[in-house]
Amino acid sequence: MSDYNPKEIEPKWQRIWEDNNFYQTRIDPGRKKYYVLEMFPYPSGKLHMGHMRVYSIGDVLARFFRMKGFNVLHPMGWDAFGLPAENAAIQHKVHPARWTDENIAFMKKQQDSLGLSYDWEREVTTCYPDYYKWTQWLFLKLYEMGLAYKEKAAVNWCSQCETVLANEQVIDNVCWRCGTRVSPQDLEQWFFAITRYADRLLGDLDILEGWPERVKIMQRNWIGRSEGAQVNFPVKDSSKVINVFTTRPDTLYGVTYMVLAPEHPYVKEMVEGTSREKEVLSFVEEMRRVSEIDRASAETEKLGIFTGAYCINPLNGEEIPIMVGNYVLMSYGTGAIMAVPAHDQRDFIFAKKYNLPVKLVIKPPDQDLISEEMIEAYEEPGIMVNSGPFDGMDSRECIGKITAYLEENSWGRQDVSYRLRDWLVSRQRYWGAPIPVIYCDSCGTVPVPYEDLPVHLPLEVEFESSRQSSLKTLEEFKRVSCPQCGGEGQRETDTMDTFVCSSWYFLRYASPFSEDLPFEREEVDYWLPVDQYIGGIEHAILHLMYSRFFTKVLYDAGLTGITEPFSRLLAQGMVYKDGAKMAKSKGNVVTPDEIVEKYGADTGRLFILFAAPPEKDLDWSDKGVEGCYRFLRRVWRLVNDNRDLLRKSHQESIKVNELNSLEREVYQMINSAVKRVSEDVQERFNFNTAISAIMELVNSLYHYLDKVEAGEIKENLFLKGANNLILLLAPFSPHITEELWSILGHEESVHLQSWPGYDQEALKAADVEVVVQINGKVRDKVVVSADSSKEELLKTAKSLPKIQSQLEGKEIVKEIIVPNKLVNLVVK
RNA sequence: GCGAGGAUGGCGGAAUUGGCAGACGCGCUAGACUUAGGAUCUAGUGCCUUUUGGUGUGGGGGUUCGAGUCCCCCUCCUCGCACCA
Repeated sequence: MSDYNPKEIEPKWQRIWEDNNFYQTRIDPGRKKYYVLEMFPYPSGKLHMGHMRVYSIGDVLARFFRMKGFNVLHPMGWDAFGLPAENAAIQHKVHPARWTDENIAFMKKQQDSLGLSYDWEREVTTCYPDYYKWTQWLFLKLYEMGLAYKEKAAVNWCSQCETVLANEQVIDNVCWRCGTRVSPQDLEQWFFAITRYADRLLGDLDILEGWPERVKIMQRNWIGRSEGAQVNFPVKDSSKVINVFTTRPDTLYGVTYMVLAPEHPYVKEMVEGTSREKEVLSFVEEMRRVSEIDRASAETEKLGIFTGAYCINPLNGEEIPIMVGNYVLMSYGTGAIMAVPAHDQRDFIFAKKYNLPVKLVIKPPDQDLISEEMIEAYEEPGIMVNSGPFDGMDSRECIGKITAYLEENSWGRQDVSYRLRDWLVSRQRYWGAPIPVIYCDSCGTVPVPYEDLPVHLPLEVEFESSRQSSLKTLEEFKRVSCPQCGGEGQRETDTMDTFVCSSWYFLRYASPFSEDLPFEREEVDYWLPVDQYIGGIEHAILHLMYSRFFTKVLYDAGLTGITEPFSRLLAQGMVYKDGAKMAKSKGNVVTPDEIVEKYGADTGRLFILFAAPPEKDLDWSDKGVEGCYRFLRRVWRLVNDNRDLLRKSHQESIKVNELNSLEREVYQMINSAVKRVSEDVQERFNFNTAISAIMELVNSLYHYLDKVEAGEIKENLFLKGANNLILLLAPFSPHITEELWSILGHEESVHLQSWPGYDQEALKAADVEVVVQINGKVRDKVVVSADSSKEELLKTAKSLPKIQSQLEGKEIVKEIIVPNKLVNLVVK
């Protein structure tokens, strides 16, 4: 008999699958569809274990649901624009396009060596004109809908990457990609108006039942919706009115000063020509040098300065000083706040520092507070004091009452504010999809007409001297005639954030050949939404929120009928080794290539799926891999060493009542394995326990062969066991199962077989072991026939010698009998 | 500080409805086969104890005939958020 040799059989079957277009997918309205998708990779060069893990999970689902009779869409592609390609160009003098293409070719080969069942016909590559044409088309669509706009704003600049970044792409004040600290710059940039979708992005999280709670919470936090009121404070001796947003209208009588953000336009106007002008403006300049994200940090010391101006509290007519402070941000709310030091800790700290008054307007229900003696703000609800007509009322009630009071007097109105900012999408980089816009001296900003797309990214560019985008200096790219007046125009030289490209690729997979539109409505209607999306938690906000936004925009544009792209989301855990994330610097890297080379893809996949549930972090263990290899060899021998026997037997129909107890045990195991694997894969995604059930089946079959007399083997039973074993293992380890299936004489691929069913009756054992407890402690066990009555059980239990001796001299006060499980006697 | 998740043998992890804690795998121990084995097979393996038995799911309390599972308090770990008015 030949040994298990994955190096030989794996490439063999991969070729056969490919030659026969095995995984090609077509719309079939007669069948239920299942769209399983793994986040497409950036073609960085080589696959790592994180990739192997996410693809293994996706491939199990794809293969499982295919066998279950679903029409499965399982595509793959490349998130191919991005900075690393450009950096490689500068460092190694290789064109980003070539670098990217070579990486794709290499990684695709690696993916194929893992036996992944992709429909490669649908492959998308975001840096190819036939894809980015449609990214540009979608940009124009957003522009047309008023959702894309250009604006000067203080934005995050990464000096290392030489480009601006969206807020989501700045983590703890540093660039998410290179770790450089970002700095603020006032630049004119393109934005997508994602804030207009804030409420829908927030509200629809509730219908995403298949999403992990933590991802939804992260998105909720990011959107940061707060309810409150806008209040107008007239400036004394001026026609100006300062508008503030507050979530605590109940504290309005406690306002003792106002704070404007340094960028607030009133600051300059109010101090102009006054004695305080110089001092205030130099303070403002100083504050603006610090990035907004730095300023927004709780650790930053609160700094401020008095403008010299006052405004009037509309509720009680009090005059209150107007300050400028670093802790107020222009981009949130109205860029101005009312300060209530008695009831807001930030205001309290600031007030103490600058000797501003503290005025108590809410007192705790059970004690009195004195403003002058407070050492921190009282932020809890309580009883209103010093608040005119509202005195004595519950502060919680007054939130609504005072808001209504404001509205009655036109002093303000109810309002909602978000933490979410618009998505900054322009990048000062070369390797991205050009923004399809032309600037014309007479017509202004003119979108490139749809029929002129794509705006080709020129490939003939230099990467020698600077890291600056080569588009900026490329005259033949920049110079263009205006599509409206025909006069001289200039192309936009910024490209789009790569997250724009990845915000709609899952739609293109459904309709990859569409030539008139980014995708055909009919095809998208059939395939979408994605039934199961799988990827890393690092995209909890970034990619996943952008994609949700795009999906809603496209719905509004009438291009799709779905409002959410991903019905279910699996955030897979990371791969660790020796307690640390795999990293070159730590020297603990194991690559998919090594594993395939040494053990084969089937072993690697099996280990990755067996070692931990998919959403948990996985500890790499070389010994564990060995164990899986050992298991597959065990499977191999089980089938191969008995191939003659198995091939001889042509039918597996089994008469259950003719089985002896040893055979019945095997039969029960065969059926329970099918049940457990089916449920673990389909309902719980617990591949680790599914695999352990398969291992138990193998152990049971070996046990049977060991116990049964030679020549007494019940052939149809053993055949059923072997067949089911191969079928159950097929989604996990597709090559070995294909080989064994063919060894058993089957002509059609194992991956085209139906998923096995099970005999519900067979799950019940003829005999069950019942535990006998006294006072909840196990004292004995007894085997009885299944479904024995309570009376019989009790009688049997009491008759056991061990139990009888324990019962001696005791009185039974209670008898608990759980059929097929236990008897518990409570004694005194 | 707020929010979410978690803590089970030497290790990775099971226990789906409150009903035998530790499935499955790794490791380890003993044995078989063998020139040899880091191949394979068999048996064992939570801890303490001499069998008997006792004890055991981060710690403390509670509910229950019965708790890893439910309730209360505490400790620690991981992740996310945190000057957002």
